[in-house]
Amino acid sequence: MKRKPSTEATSAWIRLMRVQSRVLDCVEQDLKKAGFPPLAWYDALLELSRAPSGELRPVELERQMLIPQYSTSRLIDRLVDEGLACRRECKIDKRGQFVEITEAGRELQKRMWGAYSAAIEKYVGSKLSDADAVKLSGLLDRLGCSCGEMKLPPVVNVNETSPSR
Amino acid sequence: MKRKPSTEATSAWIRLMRVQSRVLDCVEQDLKKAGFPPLAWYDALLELSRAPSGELRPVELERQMLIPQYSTSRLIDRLVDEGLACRRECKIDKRGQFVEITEAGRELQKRMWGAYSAAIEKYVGSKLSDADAVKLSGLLDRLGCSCGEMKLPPVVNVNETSPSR
DNA sequence: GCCCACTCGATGCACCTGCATCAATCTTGA
DNA sequence: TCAAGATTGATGCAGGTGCATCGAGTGGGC
Repeated sequence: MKRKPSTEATSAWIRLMRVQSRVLDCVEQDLKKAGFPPLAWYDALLELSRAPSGELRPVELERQMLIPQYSTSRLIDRLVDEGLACRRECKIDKRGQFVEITEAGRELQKRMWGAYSAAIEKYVGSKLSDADAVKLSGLLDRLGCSCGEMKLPPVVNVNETSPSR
Repeated sequence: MKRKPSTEATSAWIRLMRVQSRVLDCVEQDLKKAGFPPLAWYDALLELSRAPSGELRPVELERQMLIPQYSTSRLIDRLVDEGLACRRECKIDKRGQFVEITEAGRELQKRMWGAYSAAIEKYVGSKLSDADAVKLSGLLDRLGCSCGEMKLPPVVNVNETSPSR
């Protein structure tokens, strides 16, 4: 136990940290420059828009997005403040509620996807062949799985209009 | 222009985001559980300890760590508050200053490396063969370079005691 | 039916970040 | 030599995040 990491592993670690923060930064900047809210909003709107009848329990959203409970709670606050979603009471479980996406929310999600997808292409797609992208995904998956539990959608499962981080 | 990203690229993007946040989280948690401060402190202490006579201009530190100026400024505040570094005046340029690591700082850096390297091994090293780690580094480098400017140390250049993200 | 343990979601607090801006100082160029 | 502009580092403000905790509500065992 407590073996030291190889130079190769350490180097991969460093790159993983630097590259993702770099790339994420670039994408977020592009979105911001286009006048859009942060990516987290997109992710939430996407999950909601995908849900049957456009509504989810906060708990569900939390599990989909892999973010902590309080974070979900406040994200919903902001979406509601901006009229992108609304809270609806949950008759079956009075502790809970439903969050429903509004028309404005659906519309924003679609508009954001335009800028978002362009950014992905610019910062990822154009740098890597499809084959290399698959290799990269595969290697990353090996890291992700079982550090805690990690549920990633299978590589295939990303439809025309929508990734969610 | 504005080509849409392929499914493969999008999928790689998603994994890059999820996996690094997962892995970073795990590593930070391990450090915290061992009673250590955040990784950013380690990175700063490492840069300082590597510098000739253990001191750097804040501007240098900022460039090494690739973080914004105000962020450096406040990080230094915290290090100084904890007695891990101290500010020294800069005779040649009175606007500036030098930040010098203290003995306590050097010592903490070394102790942190114990926990840090163990975490890297646990969450990265043990999941990937060295060959795969190299492949991963290579693919990541292709993304990193030229999204803005990006200076990554070459794969080899990581010494016995020290990665810096 | 009742109690206890659990789940759901909100919130106060501390801290951290990004942004804009400031004052001090240095450099340049006429 | 001196004014204009650039560079260095700090800071007020707004917002985001983690942590602990809370109150409301649910459900299982007795």
